[in-house]
Amino acid sequence: MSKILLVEDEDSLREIISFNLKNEGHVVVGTDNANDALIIIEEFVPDLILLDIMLPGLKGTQFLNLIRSNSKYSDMPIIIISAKSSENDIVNALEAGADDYLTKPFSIKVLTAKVKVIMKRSPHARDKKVIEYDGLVVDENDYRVFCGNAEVTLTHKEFELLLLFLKHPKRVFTRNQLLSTVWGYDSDVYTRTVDSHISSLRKKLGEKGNIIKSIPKIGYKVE
Amino acid sequence: MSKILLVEDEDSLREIISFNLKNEGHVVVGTDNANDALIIIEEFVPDLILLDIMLPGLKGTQFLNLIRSNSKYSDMPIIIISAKSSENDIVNALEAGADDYLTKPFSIKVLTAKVKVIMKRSPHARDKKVIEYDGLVVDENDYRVFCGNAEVTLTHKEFELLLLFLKHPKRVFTRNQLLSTVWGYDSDVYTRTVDSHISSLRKKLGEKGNIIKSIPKIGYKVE
DNA sequence: CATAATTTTAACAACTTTGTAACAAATTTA
DNA sequence: TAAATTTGTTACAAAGTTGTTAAAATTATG
Repeated sequence: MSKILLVEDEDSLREIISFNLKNEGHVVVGTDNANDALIIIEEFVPDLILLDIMLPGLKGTQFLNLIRSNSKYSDMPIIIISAKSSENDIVNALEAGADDYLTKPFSIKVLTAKVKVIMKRSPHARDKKVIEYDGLVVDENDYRVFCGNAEVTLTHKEFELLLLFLKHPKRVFTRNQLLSTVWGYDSDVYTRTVDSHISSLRKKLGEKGNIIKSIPKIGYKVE
Repeated sequence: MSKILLVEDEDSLREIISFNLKNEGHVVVGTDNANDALIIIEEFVPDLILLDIMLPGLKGTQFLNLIRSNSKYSDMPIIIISAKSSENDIVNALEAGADDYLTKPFSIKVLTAKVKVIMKRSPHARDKKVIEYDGLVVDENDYRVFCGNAEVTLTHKEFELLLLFLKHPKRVFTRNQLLSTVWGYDSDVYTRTVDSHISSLRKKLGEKGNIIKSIPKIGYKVE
């Protein structure tokens, strides 16, 4: 399970790849241009980039060079996907720092197998605990939360609450269940403290805040 | 420059590949069968294996499995070369532990480029003892640290801490993880000692000091 | 073995998070 | 519809965490 950034301008292909990688258990963020990709990298910090080399605007090769020349990202694995299949194109991409090169049309199964191989070798590969739900990404390793592409800073209690909800989407928790799980079974905290934290959590999540539903007389759930 | 074992039964192809890889500065040992390959591995200990999957006698797939199941060689990079180009063949080889798959006839230039890519990622290649992150250079060989162009003098504990952080950028360490890694698993030092060292480390790193982030209630990370 | 350097602890300051309470808004109940 | 109850929100004091410094303890070094 890895965080993958997919840069592909063809909408339908992006959807197909994204769908299949998500099926494999990866968290995928897609974009149709390299400029946005640069911004997303900063925030989302993917484990692997899938890059269409022929993009409108900032070209894939330029993007590749930018990434490789930035020491922060210099060893982020990159797989090129491209319609160009000449020896020169492949060799150039590999020499520019790509890790692999797939020519369109390619088999999705081969792609997912290659993603696995690369992740196995990557230093980023250590076991990830990343949960994704409706555009919300909670990275349990780094204690980071992403809402869309933007990172959201949560306090510890807010983080624990959100994590619990996203680990059990749709499940209804009573305030006391939340208290005993997040605060500890012997906490002697006023039940309405939960409401207060839910409120600030909703606020920080912005629009996405309303996936936290209150169940009158019972408690809360995320849906 | 790497040590490469080439397992290919077709003499002329073996000669061509061998010639070209040697030209690139690699040391190449070739054989036409998998049984000999197993013996050569013990003696020669290659950095990379190029394996024709269709061999007389012991089959390439069996060979692949043998290598992968031997913990001593389990992460030795293997590139498959094969005349079979079906999706299934490729996926099976990759899932069996191959690092890449080239279908015959392939371009020698692409092969040499792929060899470079794989060697770059291999643990041998990564083994250089100089780590660089965001303008910070830590030279593990002579215990020196450079921040920008200026050398910074760190104490041993500070050095070990920084090294650990830079070896795992973005990873969050709890105070106890830091203690058990840097101080030793049986150290009985007060957890807040870590904070004290982090503080002086930050100070010595000047501006760059704030790449060390505190994760409230958890610990620290470098980002 | 004395001196210097490093490491640990402790104390306090600065800062952040948390819990509560009070009130507003919404919902339910009678 | 009015009263009662429940939930949402906010401000703020209390509690807790982290940052920093200096002195004490320990370890290395000439």
